[in-house]
Formats: sequence, structure tokens, C-alpha cells
Amino acid sequence: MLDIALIREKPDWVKEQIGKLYDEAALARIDKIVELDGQRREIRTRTETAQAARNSLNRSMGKLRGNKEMDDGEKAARAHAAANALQHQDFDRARALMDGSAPVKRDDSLQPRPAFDDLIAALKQIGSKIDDGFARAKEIESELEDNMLWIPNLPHHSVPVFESEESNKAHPPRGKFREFEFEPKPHWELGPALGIIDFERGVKLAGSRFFVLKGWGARLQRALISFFLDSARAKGFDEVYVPYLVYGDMLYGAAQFPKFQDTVYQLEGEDRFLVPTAEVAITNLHRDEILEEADLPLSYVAHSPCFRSEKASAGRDVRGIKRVHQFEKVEMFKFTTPETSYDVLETMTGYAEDICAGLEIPFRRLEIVSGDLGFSATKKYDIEMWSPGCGEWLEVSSCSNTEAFQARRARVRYYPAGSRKTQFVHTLNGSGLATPRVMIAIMENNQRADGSVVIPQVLRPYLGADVISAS
RNA sequence: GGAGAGGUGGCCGAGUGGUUUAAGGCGAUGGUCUUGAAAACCAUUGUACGGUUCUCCGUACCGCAGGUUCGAAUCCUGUCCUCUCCGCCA
Repeated sequence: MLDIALIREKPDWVKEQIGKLYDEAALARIDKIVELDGQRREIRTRTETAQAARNSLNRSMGKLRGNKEMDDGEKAARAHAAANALQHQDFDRARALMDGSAPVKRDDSLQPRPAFDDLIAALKQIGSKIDDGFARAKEIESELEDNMLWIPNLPHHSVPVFESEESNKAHPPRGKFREFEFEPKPHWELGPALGIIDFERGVKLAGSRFFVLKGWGARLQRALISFFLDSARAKGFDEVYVPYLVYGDMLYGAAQFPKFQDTVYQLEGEDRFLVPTAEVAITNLHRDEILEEADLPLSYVAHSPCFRSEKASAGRDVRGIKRVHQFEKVEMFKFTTPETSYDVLETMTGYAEDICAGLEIPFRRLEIVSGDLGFSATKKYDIEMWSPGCGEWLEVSSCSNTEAFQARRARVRYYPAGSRKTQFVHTLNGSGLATPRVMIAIMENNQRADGSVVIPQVLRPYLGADVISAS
């Protein structure tokens, strides 16, 4: 979520930034937001002033009723006089009469009961306008919130402004491209031939875009996960194990909802969802907390399965395990101060690249342009591995700075050193890495003419094998 | 799944309709004292929004959402969560 104050103070600048994202729908909401914000403040100010008067009159009423220094006759006279003052909107006099600070003429014909009934009736009249005001403010606030939730994060000034992913800027590839003395096969041929991927039985169990890994395939995935986790741990990330089912609020907190609601699986009849990434859980780990600057940065790494309905990409990437409903990913995540977050984005992206380099697979970094940033990132890098079998670059990591966009939604704040004024932290996430595509890259890059696959050096201790071949 | 108990500030915990400030304690911070520390004593002590502006003022928040009332932490309804016991279970 953006800071409402920013939209209020610089609406035109915000529109210009959203223009860079080519998000017309969001752009159209800005004027509405400014208008609602103005209405909201006007009503709040007016209603809260009235509420202040009511609160203080009610307190005075209680004070009068419980006053032990006055007898019933004086109380009755004061209640009667205060009710009169209220009829004339003279709140100060009414208060003074009830407090006992203003003199009152005794009238012993007055009974306390009817006098207090009059006073209560007078107080009651003040109330109804206030209730209406708060009800209206609530309506406006909920409409305002609704609009705010659909506004994407704004691009960092260093992000190239282009409309689509075709303009993403590729850095020079790193690693050695292999010269094949035969035609490299795609993984959807290699996997079944080696007996390590079983597409048919995956489909039998759960439908299209599900698969089964068998034998060395299953073990390779497990080896990769361990290697990824250890790599991140070596860089100072704390390993955490998180729930794979979370409340809807967590998905709002991580800025997946409301925009990507239909990409996530929900448990029937429950407010619980299968995580599309461990990022959702980690973002909310410190939800509603106020951290100290000395605690930052907080670095977490978690492995989790990721569940995605992939409705929007029906028909794309249907062959193999490039795009599936369930995959394994190791996610790096950092909570930082605003001053350091862009440096951290660079180093974290570097960590993801180090892992690729360690696996000795050719890879490249992509600098994502404004139009392809997605909803919550201000700046993003993708890492892609080359896959000679399918002949394409496969995204294996995505590293983003979201600044305070998620932190504001999940209410993760900190006290800057020496200050008691809270500030939102910045959050960054980066895959390190996702398994199915890394397995594709390993199989396709390291295949031999006989269909066997050579295992990268760093994985051998984890896997306990140098080569996978058909048994 | 069944039964019961409970959710109050950073933490513990009192508070069954008002008498302007959620008691008290712990912790934290500042100060006094001290060569220094401890102890003792004194003071301060949340978040958000709004109005004013650099200082205050106001409103809201006692799990959450409604309701009753002139007035709700307190009464009513719903809901979520936690704990204990039973059942089931890797």
C-alpha cells in the first residue's frame, strides 16, 4: 500500500509514476482516492469535535450524579438548569452547572428524577448526529481502503521505463555455454527416459500441471533444497519453517490480495489459503510488531512448496515442469531500514547469482522494466538459466525491493535509533532458488549422448551420486 | 470432533455502567545520590488518525464485529483465537 499522504500531497507526481507502469485501471483510481480522502477528513474533524463535546458532557453528568457533596435538592436544580442550557446549545454553561463550578438557584419544588430525565433527554439529542457522522466516515474509509488496495507500488527512479517484458534489459550471460556434439533433448524427454519424472501418474493423481518425481529425481530435488538453504545460511540468513496454509489477511499483508486472489488456492469454507510462496508467511512474521533499528536487518530463508492455480497462463508452457501448480522454492527475505534497502537488493540478487554460478549452469540477470515490475516491487531483477533442450532462458529467481509497500499493509514498523517515532521497514524478497526449473537446467545442460545426466560438483555430497543414468 | 476456562498496555495483573486520566507491579528510559555500580527515591513510559504546528488539543483502540444506553473494558449477540481435559492421530 502507498502512503495516503503522498497521494494527497503529490497526486500528479503519483499519477506520472503509475503511468510508467502502464496500469490504466490504477491510474483512474487516484482522483477518486484524493476525493474520498478529503471527504473523510472533513467528516472526521467535524464528527470528532461533536464527539468531544458529548464525551465531556457525559462525564460531567456522571460527576453530578455521583457527587457526594451535594444533596438531592441541589442536584435536581443543577440537572434542571443544565438541561435548559443544553436546549440553548450552551455546552460550557451546562458543563459548569453539572460540575458545580457555576452557581445555581435552589428550587425545592424540583424532584431529582424528572430533572435528570430532562437532562438525559437533552443529552440524547446531541447523540444522533454523531452516530451518523461516524457511520458515514466508516463507509468512506472502507471505500478509500478498497481503492488503495488496488494501487500498485511506484517504480524506483533507476528502473527503465518501458511497457513490456520484451524490453527487460539482459546483463551479459555468465558461465560457460556448452558445445553439444549431439542434439540436446528437452527435459520432458530426458526425465521419463531416466525414470525420474512421471507425468502420467502426476496427472492421474491431481490433473494437468502436476507431476511425480521418482528415485533420483526426487532425491535431486531434495539435494537442491538442502544446497539452497545451506547457501543462504552461509550468507547469514536465519532458516525458518513456516505454515503452508495462511489466513487471507496474510495475503493482503504480502500484497498478493486483492489483485491476485484467483491465483491462490483456498480451502473450502475456510479463510485459509495455500501459500503461493513462502514470502507470504515471512512477510507477516513480524506483523503488528515494532522493531528496534538495532534488530535490523532481519534475514530469513525458508523452503516451502508453492501452490499456484496458473489460471491466467492457460495453454502456456504446458509441456514439462516449467509451469506447474505445485513446486518447491527456497525464499530469501530481508527486513531492512529504508536507507539500506537498495544496497541489500544488489547483494541479495548477487547471492542468487552465486548459487547459479555454483551449479555451473549458464545464467543471466534481467533488469526488469517499469511495465513488467508487477504489483508490489519498486525495482526487480530476474535471474534466468539457459536451457539448451527447450532452447530458452528459464526464470529461476526474482529479487525485489518492495520498500514499505508490504510493511505498511502488514504493519511492520521500527523505531529509528534514538527516536520513538515509528517508521515502516523495507522488505525485500528473492528466490534462492526454485527447484523445477533448476532441475530442468541441470538435466538439459548436463545431459550426455546416452541420456544420462552429470551432477554438478557442489550437489554431489548432497545427492551421493555423480551421474544419473537409466537403470 | 466433544466439554470447560480464558483473551485488558512491552510483560504480569486489578477492574460488574459515570464521579473527567485503565489501579498496582515488573521492565525500559531519564534524573538524584555514588569514585563507579547496586540499592533507594523521583519523574517519564503505547498505537493510529485528525486539527494545529514544532507545542499542544481532539478522536479511536481492553481479541474482532455488531447491539443496548445520555454514557460500555464492564451488559447483550455473533465471531475468531488461545489454553486445559476427553476422543482421534504421524
